[in-house]
Amino acid sequence: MGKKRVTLADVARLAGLSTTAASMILTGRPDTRLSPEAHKKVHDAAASLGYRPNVAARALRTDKSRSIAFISDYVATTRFASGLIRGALAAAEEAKHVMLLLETGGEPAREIQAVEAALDRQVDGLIFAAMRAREVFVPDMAINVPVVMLNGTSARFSSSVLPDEYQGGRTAVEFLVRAGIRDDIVLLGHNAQQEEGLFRSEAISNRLRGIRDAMSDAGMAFLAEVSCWNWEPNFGYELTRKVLKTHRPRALLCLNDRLAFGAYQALGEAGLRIPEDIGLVSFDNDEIAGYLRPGLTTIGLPHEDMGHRAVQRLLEGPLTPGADLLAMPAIWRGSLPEKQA
Amino acid sequence: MGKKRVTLADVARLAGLSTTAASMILTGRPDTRLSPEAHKKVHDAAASLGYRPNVAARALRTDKSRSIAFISDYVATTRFASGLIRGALAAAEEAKHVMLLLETGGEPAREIQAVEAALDRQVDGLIFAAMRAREVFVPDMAINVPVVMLNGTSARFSSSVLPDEYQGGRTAVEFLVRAGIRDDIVLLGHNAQQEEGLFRSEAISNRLRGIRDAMSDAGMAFLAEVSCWNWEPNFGYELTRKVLKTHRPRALLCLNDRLAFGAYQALGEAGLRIPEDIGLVSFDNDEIAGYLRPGLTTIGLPHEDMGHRAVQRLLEGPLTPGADLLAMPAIWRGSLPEKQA
DNA sequence: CGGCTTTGCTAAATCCATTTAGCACATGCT
DNA sequence: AGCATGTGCTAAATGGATTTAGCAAAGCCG
Repeated sequence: MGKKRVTLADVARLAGLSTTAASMILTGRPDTRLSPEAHKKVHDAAASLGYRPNVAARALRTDKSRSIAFISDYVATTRFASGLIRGALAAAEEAKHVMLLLETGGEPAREIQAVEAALDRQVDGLIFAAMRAREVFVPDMAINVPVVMLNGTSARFSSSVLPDEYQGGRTAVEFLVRAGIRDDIVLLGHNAQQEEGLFRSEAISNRLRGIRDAMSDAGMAFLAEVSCWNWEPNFGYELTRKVLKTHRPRALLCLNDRLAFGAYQALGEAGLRIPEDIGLVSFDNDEIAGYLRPGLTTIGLPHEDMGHRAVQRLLEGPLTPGADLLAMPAIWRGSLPEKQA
Repeated sequence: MGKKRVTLADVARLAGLSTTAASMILTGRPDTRLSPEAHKKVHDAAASLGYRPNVAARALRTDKSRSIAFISDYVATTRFASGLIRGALAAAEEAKHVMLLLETGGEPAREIQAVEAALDRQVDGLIFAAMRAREVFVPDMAINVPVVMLNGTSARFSSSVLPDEYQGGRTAVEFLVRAGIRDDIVLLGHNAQQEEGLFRSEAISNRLRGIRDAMSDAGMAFLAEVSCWNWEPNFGYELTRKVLKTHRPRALLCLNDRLAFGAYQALGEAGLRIPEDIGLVSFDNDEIAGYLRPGLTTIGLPHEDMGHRAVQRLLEGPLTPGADLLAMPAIWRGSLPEKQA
């Protein structure tokens, strides 16, 4: 089976024309003066031979490879990562591009390697995605292709795609109001006293700003705010137990679903019913949110949209600067009461 | 900033040698007769110019692009997918390759497109990964690069990497024995009567074979077997409630963690304590398994190992046929009692 | 010293598609 | 008829590496 690939020269030969003609016709040049018969002959020849252009050869000449690189600090962690990747992949496919995936672990050395590997392959653009960090992590190299930041920002590259955390924060509060809960709400995961000090990230600070603005707009205030440094279920569990010792909240506003999951466990042990005795709203729309009983009402992250949008921006004409804020989908499930006061 | 890329010719010029010499030296040819001084001059020149070879040009000549394609039916679904991807990515990076990621949704048309897109870019190998299906889904095209099947099998390409489900099944039973539970075990998720009819997949049938073999080896038998067509938490919940109406099991052997999660919810409502009143073992080591209280003892899938191994096989010398069965990691958490009889 | 080998290096071909420059012929105009 | 213009197409250069074939000088031998 030593049959080589079909080249443009083969097509041209079969069509009885030059490779120039074949190339112009197949790439669909507009201004060409080649006859309709020539077009037909070339297309027929290409079809009958099953011709596929060699992308490497084309890239060599045109400096366009119809491929982009998705450079991420982490790939495996959450559904968030795969959502971004999937959205990006879909947009790339729509634009007939392929996507290189590269993971850096947030390590500068690997970041540099990743960028070099991508640039060596003549990619047409770079997506820098952040799962954990938010700021400054683009290696300081000569990058002469468009770059879009995804779920992160950079001083050097201002084009970015981010979730609209501020609006998301507001929505969470609006959900509480819609459920008729205006008092005795505990904020789980953050503490105003510490807000100045350890900042989680700009994203979370926007989320909190949205929450606080919506609260004060509605004339509401938290019953309490409790904080922990790690937003995992067992922290949510412990925090909730601690809260229940001194307070009797009507609702918990959790800063992510894993905290809320821990809260469910503690509330279940305490014999409190959701949502009759206590309501919950949360953020992220993790997989578990749908698994809980009752389902967890949560403000999700628009993973796929974000990935999709980032690639779209990268590939659609000239790159516009500035951030693109994508709406966070609000998912109403059973953890907030339907109406009532 | 119109500075072009540094080419090999630039390096050769600076070194005062021919591109031939520069190429041979930089690619580290063994049999060359070039002098040590020439080596030094070329390396110095390359370093000082920051030379990076143009992969497209090299690929054109050598038909090797130092890149592989990871073609998957689904990317976003589970942690399983991202684990495979991550492992593959790591192995690719170790071998100084980059990885194209392509998603097909299991649709033949997209599969063909994906393979073509990959082949057009001169990839050095293909990974076909399956998240849902197990069999036959490789488009029938002329593929003249190595192919490794990941988490799936194909009649055309026998090289595959799979979890050792049989041994995993045995381990689950051994865990029950180790916990001192030999009787009153309910199998959740499958039913012997239906085994012939609706087959989940070869993977699951192997898992079940391992379970049944280990049971009969130990002279044990199930108290009951209950089945459902969808392994999601709410089915585990309903199934468990139904079981509890008629049986009082000492342990639940769940065929995946999401079923087990639903079982936790039903057991909690029934006031049964885990593991004192009832123990659980399960499969997959989903994210939730670690979040549950107590933690869920489960036989995990070796995601990252599998991805890693697949790429290793793809890139290490000639491709050997046959399946590579990878051990499923057994994770002992609190859902089985520590000893006791 | 002439012929053979070895050493150290290079010219040129090659991979495949794109693109520039331009040829040969036909047509139109005066 | 003579010249400009238009039409339909192609030869050759180009991009950046690898690789084949082989040249010139030096060393060795008898």
